Amino acid sequence: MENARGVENVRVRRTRKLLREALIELIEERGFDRVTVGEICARAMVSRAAFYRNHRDKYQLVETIFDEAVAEMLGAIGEGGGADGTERTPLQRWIGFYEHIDGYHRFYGALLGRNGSPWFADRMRATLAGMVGAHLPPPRNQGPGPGSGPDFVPTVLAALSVQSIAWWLERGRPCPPRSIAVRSARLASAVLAEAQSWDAAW
Amino acid sequence: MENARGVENVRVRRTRKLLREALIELIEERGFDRVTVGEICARAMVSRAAFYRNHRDKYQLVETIFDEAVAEMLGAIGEGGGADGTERTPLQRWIGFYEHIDGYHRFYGALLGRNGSPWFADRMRATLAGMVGAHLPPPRNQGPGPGSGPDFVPTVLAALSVQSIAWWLERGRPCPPRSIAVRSARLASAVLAEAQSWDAAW
Amino acid sequence: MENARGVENVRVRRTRKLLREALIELIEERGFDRVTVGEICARAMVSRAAFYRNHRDKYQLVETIFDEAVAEMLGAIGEGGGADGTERTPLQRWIGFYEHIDGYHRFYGALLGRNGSPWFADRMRATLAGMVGAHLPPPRNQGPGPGSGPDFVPTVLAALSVQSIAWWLERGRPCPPRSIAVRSARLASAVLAEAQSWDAAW
Amino acid sequence: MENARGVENVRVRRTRKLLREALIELIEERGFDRVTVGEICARAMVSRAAFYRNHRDKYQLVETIFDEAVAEMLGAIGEGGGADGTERTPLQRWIGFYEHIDGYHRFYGALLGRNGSPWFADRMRATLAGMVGAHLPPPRNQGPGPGSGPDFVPTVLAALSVQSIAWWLERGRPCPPRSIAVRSARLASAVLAEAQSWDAAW
DNA sequence: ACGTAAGCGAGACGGTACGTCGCGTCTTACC
DNA sequence: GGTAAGACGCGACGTACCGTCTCGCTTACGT
Repeated sequence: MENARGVENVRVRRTRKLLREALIELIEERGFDRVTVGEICARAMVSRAAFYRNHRDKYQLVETIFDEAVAEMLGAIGEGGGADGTERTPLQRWIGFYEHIDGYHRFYGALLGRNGSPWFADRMRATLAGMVGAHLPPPRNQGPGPGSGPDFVPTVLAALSVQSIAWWLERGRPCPPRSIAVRSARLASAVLAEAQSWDAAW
Repeated sequence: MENARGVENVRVRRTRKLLREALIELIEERGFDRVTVGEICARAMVSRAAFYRNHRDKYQLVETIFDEAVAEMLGAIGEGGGADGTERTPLQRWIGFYEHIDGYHRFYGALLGRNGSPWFADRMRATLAGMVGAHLPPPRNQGPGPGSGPDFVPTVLAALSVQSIAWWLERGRPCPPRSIAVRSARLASAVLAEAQSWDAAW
Repeated sequence: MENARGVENVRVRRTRKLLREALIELIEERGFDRVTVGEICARAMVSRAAFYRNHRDKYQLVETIFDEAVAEMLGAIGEGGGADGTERTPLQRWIGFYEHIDGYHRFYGALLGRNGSPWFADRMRATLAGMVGAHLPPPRNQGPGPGSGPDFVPTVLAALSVQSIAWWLERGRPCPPRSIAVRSARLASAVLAEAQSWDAAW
Repeated sequence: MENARGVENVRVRRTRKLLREALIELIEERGFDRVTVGEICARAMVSRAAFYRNHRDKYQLVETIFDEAVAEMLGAIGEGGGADGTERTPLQRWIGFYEHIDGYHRFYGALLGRNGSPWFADRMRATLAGMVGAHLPPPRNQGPGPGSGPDFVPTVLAALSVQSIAWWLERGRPCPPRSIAVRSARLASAVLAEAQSWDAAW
């Protein structure tokens, strides 16, 4: 699969590329759940054996694509700061995030849209919750009490974000990414503010 | 299927009851996706043929249970007002809703929890969005403009609610339904207020 | 099923009659093997339960019809002699037999024809072999030797007869029963004569 | 299914062989009609899917075996003449035919015997009638008249032969194939002579 | 003539077998 | 020596009939 210099074989890369594209096309046409491995291979003009050589199953293929996309996005957003050394504001992050979605809109649209897979939405929610949680100040009331637990808010925020994205993509991106990013960020802020008022109160 | 008096046969009711219970048990144990029709029947001590006589497949069985539960809840919440004729406040509705979830916590927990089916969460989100949308004042900006469309907010609110419920059930209902209901209602209000400020501004 | 006088209920008789007719119609249309009990009942406008109250299965229904027809034929042919006390000649028997077939031609045609049931042909062959055997002089060589056994000739003759009948019915009875009867009788005689010449020789 | 050189895969051949043998064993034990595809596979230690990959159903499997056996026999009998260029006599053909039956006696015995399938007997009858008809001089009376039609005699002869074979196999081949072949040939000749005397007379 | 037991229609039930589909693995003939 | 073609084992699917079983209804019989 890799040669001595860590560079993957040309054919392997071609196979993977074909499979990815075939998968996305098919999801757009018939929905993730109704796509079979056989169909993907037929579309990609690749043998089934080749598919299984490269991926465990269609879920793992999707995850691979997703993970790489996320990694690329995190690099672009610049987790540790902007290129000029200044921290990015949360809103900048939101916008960067939606621009990433925009760039991969066929992929996300296929998987989150009407024909998408709730399973992937779940996966994405979990990823986002992790990212949101890492950027949140730890809630003050960690004790028992009536607190909602430390992960309630991130979880809910992730759901809110994913749903916003799904809504946006399902309607063919009716406004620029910047626009929907602002909207989402505001809703998220509202939720966050409300939640932090509890911490203060209790 | 029904008698002249509209009363279903005893055997039919027994079969359906056994199948429902078996399904819920199995989802709790192994997750919806990993449950097969054959297992449901074995657990319910009912033949596979009997299953297919009563339900198209396991999805339709779940939907049936869900639809009946929702109908029951709507009756209980009293869509049109309380028994004393007074309108119920939104908060009362939220609480009624969470009490319903509490009553069916095994069912919802099984389907929304870690072992649940994202497919069902999707279904539930759609149902909630419909209910939320019906109770929302129509947004003022129907024109083209940069508006988010009339269903953006209900969709997002539904996602927020479902995620709250999932979170609550997954952790074994760490607080009384009333408590989580209040919390969810506040988050929802915050979102709503923010969204309506857009209408005012734009 | 029967009352004190051994007379069956009117409804029972009606049910049976309807079922018989429905069965024959259906065999003609689609062949015995492809007819289901449910279809018979639908055609007869009789409930499945009623069918099973009267017959074990479709095979037993056919056998009943056949057995009654055979009994009637045997009575008509007059196994013990003609009405005038004189023995019937074998040829007269053959003719009587084919006239019986002619009378029930829809039934036999349906069951022996292209759409018929090989199973029934088998049954009929066995019945005929028994009848033929009873009228045959016992072969002389019963000892071991190279003899063909006492039932070889009856078996073969029965097969020959059944096939003649099947041929005749399948082509819509292209000649009067008397005519085909003579032909069959001659072939049978030829076979018989040849077989008896063995007995003489060995 | 086939290679470029028309050679089937080893596994395919193994699977088919196992299935054939399992089928014949099971027919001998329990009769064709009472054998299920599942049992055949269990006995052959082959998956049900593999069965259906190779054969439409159990009927088609039997037909395949039969057709190949017949083809082999026709090759062996030498339809066009003996190896030395001389025409084979009809009796030689009969003997060759019964020797073929003898060679496959397990197969034919299972399918024609008491536990056999009348359906197969029918199939065999049809095949034989075709072969007999091809070797028969066309009857002289083709006109309307009371003629029996050109296929009456072949049909009847085929029935006679099949029944002879069935009788012979059912009793465990009580005499050598040559012996029963002679007997059958004589009966057939008698029938043929009688039938041709009609042509002469009419 | 009329009450009643029987036969009836409707249809669910447990079962068995079917033929299909898709998975992920494994083999083989070719290039 | 690696790859595509494709068979294989496995397991679930949804369907079709089977023969059995309630369950009310209704109807012909026999007193």
